[in-house]
Amino acid sequence: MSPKAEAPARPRERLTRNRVIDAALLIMDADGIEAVTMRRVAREVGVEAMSLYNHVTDKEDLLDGICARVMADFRFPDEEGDWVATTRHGASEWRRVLKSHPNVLALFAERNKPMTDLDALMPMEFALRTIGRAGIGEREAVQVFNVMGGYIMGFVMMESGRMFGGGTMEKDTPSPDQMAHVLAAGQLPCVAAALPHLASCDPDEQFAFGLDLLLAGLQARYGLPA
Amino acid sequence: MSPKAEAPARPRERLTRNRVIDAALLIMDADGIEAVTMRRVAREVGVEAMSLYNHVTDKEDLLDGICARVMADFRFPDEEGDWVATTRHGASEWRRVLKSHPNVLALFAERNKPMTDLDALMPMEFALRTIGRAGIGEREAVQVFNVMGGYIMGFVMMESGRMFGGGTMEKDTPSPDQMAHVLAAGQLPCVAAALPHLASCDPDEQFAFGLDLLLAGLQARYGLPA
DNA sequence: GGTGTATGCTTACGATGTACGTGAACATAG
DNA sequence: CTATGTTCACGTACATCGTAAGCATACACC
Repeated sequence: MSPKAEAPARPRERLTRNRVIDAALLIMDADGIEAVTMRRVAREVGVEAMSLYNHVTDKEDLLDGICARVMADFRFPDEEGDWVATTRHGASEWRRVLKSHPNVLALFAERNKPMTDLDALMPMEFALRTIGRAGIGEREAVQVFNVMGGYIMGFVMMESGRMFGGGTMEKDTPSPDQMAHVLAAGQLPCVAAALPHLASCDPDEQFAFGLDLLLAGLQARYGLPA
Repeated sequence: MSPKAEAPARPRERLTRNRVIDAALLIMDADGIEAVTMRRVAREVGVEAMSLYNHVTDKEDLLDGICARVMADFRFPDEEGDWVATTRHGASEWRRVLKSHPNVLALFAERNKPMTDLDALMPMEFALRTIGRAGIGEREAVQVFNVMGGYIMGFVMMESGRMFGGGTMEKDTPSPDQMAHVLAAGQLPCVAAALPHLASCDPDEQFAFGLDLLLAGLQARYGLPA
């Protein structure tokens, strides 16, 4: 029974950068971005805080790892059909990835450096390739990429952040603080009229609506798909 | 010379919620979001940290105040012309506001509650009113609002955050770390081809490009302006 | 004058990121 | 086999963060 006699083989399995980042992502999804603490992550992987620094240089590095990790979740649609269909699938997939880790958008927003990880850039490669299949030149392809990417990220930000009411307007929270008071003052009639629709509109439908607007515009400008 | 004998009248002018928030916004614009510290804000307004709590309940409240303050910077365009022109001006103005405080987007992203301040909601009121002028019904107006708002916020996020390279590709930083290495590996040919355009494209032009796509789609769907 | 209400200051506490030093497990050379 | 160098986890320590609590000061109104 002496703990030294029989070597416990590998009492705890070796820590890994991936294990650290996975734990951090799990914490962020569950308890928000401010819950991602070196001590908390360490506890989650069964280790002391300082041990994490053997696998990440910084907390900054850890957060970068989370970003790359999320981008790696992107599942590439097949590229069989026309570019419009592929674009639609790619856009939906990007939205799915962002929505499945709702707090990662804040990370993206506060991180002012571009991604360098291969996994993180492959969705961009996919997008540019698909846009190129529409017969759009390299320079315009960049424009289209920024426009579509911006639309997707912004839309998810609005739908998950609920900056302008709507998400929090469940019936158990009929008047979030001063909002109702401001509305009752008679100003903001359009906002007041829009509130019930904010709560009831189907996000999927809205997303497709705007996406179709952009795609229709592109098709009109660059010709119909083959 | 006794400091008590001659009352210095008003040696420091009274602190105000607005003064606190203004200072915080200034710090955030200058040194980033993580530099906004209670102690730092206090020092900037010439006061000790705890004195701020007479004017804001939390740091949370302070950040909310920054958000509202930024929204209040919105300068409403005149609503003389047709709704398309008004929409274009409103969108550009919103982008201007967001770009003039580049770090506020991260604040918006990590704040999961809707705005309740009257000043913060007036741009939304303006947008909904303008959309309504196009003859779009209340329900669809909400969709259009979300689509346009998402596009604007997402576009600014991509152009100021530079998530996908481009901004940081100035000539003094030709290869940000591993990026060049990854590209040289031969994968990501489309990204490699796009990089020079990322750096050279005019953001204003790109923004108008996507905005026109959306507006053209709306006009096609809802009829031409009066 | 006295008195109450704002408002600012000081001290203090727990949590955070991380610099630094120690020690155990393992690989390889002699 | 021992000796030695590398890797990795641990523990301690410190500056800085948000903020709770108590005290001090100044002004409004009687």
